[in-house]
Amino acid sequence: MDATQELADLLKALGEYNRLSLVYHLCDCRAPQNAMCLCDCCSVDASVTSRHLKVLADEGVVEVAKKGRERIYSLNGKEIATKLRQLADVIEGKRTD
Amino acid sequence: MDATQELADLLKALGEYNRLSLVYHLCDCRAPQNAMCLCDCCSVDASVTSRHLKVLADEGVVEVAKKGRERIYSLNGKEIATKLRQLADVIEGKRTD
DNA sequence: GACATATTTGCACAAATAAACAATCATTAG
DNA sequence: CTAATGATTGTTTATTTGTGCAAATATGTC
Repeated sequence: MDATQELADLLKALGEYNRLSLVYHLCDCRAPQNAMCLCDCCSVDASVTSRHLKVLADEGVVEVAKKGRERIYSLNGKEIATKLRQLADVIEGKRTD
Repeated sequence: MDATQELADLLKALGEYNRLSLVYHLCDCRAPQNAMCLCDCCSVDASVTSRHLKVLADEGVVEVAKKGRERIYSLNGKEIATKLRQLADVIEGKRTD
């Protein structure tokens, strides 16, 4: 897939209130969290949170690990931060790519 | 409005293929462009480009200047880059805010 | 004024999206 | 095995979004 499309998809995944809240929550906790814990930070149904987490996982924003019946989500911080900084550099004219 | 919501809106504005292409195009040109020129980088109707540019303008990604019957769009590079880097820092755990 | 050019707006429509709720699957506890 | 818990999936509904085309607006040129 097109690199522009891939980046657009990542930004779109982050560009929704509840999903961005989930990301922030994972930042605050500074530790992986299970889905139900993350659920608390959004005032939506657990099923909705589950789907939002799936979107984030599909875009590589978070990673999932199975632990018994729980799913532990952790932030893919370094990778996402790098992509955001690359975009920032391009937008600011520091890069040509 | 909520700061999280504002950032989500910005990311959403950038998170669409044609809009991100417009931003890239403005980076490449390294100079303000009128709408018709920008139009060429997207294979969509001029009216569609016009609407996309409006979304970007509403989010402060681009600024508009009237010049005769043309509208000259310029990238708000520094400001957007800063916001992206701040998010990158939060995601990477370098900031608490 | 008449006409051309640049851009936006109104309208219609299909596709995507977010949400709730019920039902289901998976795993652990008793 | 049965019940309870964590999480996902199916379904439906309402809303938003991206798009094209025609019409309208704004400005410049002859």
